[in-house]
Amino acid sequence: MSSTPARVRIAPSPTGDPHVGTAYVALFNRTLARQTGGQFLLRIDDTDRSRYQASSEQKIFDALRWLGLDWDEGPDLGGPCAPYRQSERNAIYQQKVDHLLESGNAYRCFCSAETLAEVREKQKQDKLRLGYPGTCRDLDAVESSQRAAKEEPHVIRLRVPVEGETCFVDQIRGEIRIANCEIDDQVLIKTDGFPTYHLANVVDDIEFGITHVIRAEEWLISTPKHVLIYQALEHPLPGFFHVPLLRNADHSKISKRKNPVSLDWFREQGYLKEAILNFLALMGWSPPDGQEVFDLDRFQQEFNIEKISTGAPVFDLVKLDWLNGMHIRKMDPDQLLQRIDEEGFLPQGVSPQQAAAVLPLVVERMVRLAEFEPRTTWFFNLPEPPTPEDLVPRKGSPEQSLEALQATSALLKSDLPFQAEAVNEALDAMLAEKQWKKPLLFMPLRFALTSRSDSPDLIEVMMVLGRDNVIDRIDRAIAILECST
RNA sequence: GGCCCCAUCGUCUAGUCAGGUCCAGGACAUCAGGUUUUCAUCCUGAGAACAGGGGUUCGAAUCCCCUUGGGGUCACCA
Repeated sequence: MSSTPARVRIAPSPTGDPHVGTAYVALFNRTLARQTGGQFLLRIDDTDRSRYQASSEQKIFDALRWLGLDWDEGPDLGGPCAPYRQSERNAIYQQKVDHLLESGNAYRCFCSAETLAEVREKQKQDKLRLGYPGTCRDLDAVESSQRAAKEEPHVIRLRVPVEGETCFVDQIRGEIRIANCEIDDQVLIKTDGFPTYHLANVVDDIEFGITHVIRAEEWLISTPKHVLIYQALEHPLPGFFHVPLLRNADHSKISKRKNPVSLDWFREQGYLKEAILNFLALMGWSPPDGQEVFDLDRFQQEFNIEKISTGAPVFDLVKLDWLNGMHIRKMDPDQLLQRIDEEGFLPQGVSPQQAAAVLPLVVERMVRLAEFEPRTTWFFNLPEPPTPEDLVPRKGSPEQSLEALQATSALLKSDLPFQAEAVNEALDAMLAEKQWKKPLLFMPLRFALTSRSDSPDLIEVMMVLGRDNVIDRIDRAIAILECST
């Protein structure tokens, strides 16, 4: 495990709902920072003004904090490198790009976006390599300055060497080499004066003292451009770690068309943050001891960034469901109840005290917190009455169900103590005496009490409902059967 | 299409860097049993993979090459 403090960052773009991929990358970044006693920074990458959504930034903060992936420096927290919003750092990019212009590592390009689009079309038709044709690359310096002074619209491009190759080491994949002729003269500053990701990202990583760049694999191919910018700025390279991209079932890059990707969605469904983090950690990494259910603390102890696998993990909700159930059952009852409350899954008008009574009966059955309400409505409200068909089990008959329910009703109306053990024994005795099979009594009883085909243990259901309710519901079922025969 | 990355059960993966202990281990899912008043939990068991072909080697899932397949990327988006 690395012992030098890592300064790492994530740089989400405020263009929509908080993305599960952001949490995935944040998890690895933050964990490395915590392991090494370094810092985890949050930088808002809002240089694309056309896709910018004002509400998005706060949603990203909220989602990440909800997951427990808190940061040490960021737009809302401030820090020694403020500001942490790229749109507020334009002066710095300008200054750096002037430097690049002077050193000849960058040049102005006056080609219009339309012209370039046409060129690209032509290249596509002729099956040529797609890329900038280099029109303005060798423009006279004086002319270039004059045209810029006259405010002629232009972008600033990186001057990529024509020959040679650029290489770097990805700490997960090994050495990557790419011929420079394959690298386009990347736009550094757009016509609107804002930097592109490539420039802003490198300048900020240098300014922020970032030591490890941990990001998604989709950036791997543009890393040589970044390397060239680092070199032009005469700054040593950080460590690069490209983690695999989360995938749809068809193995394409995860997308909202084919998968739920909004962290808000997972929260609304009642997924626990513990389960989400656990699941994400398992995408590309596996615990040395094989124990797959774990929390953030243990992940921090065991995780090794260099052991992330290179394969492409399919995002499979089925396993998340299993993990969610495991974490629900691992949590202590008070904590779970509090969580259900906090996350807004307590049914309308129900107090935590009331919920505490039924919770133990349904924990073993809950996969997502949102199931709490449907699984417990029978307790908080009188359910819709069961149908006569509901009350007759497959191998039973209306007469048998009626007799069983009537006998149970009578038993409960007697002076029998209304306690789990006593009721259980009395029902067993009744079953034995009448020589009835258990399901013939319990299935009608289940529907009488809960109006569902699946429910918790019926003795427990009765105890929690109370004698009067139980008798009322059984009698209601008796009436239904009597009417139908 | 060019370039780059990747390749073990349906899915997540261990094993690959330091070749033999792997006729490949675990987990989810599936199926079959057990416990049981239903569902679930829990327990037991089963089926299920080294993409293909060449090398190197006494020996290859592990190293090399080719093929195939998948993905990413080729924006004045990130």
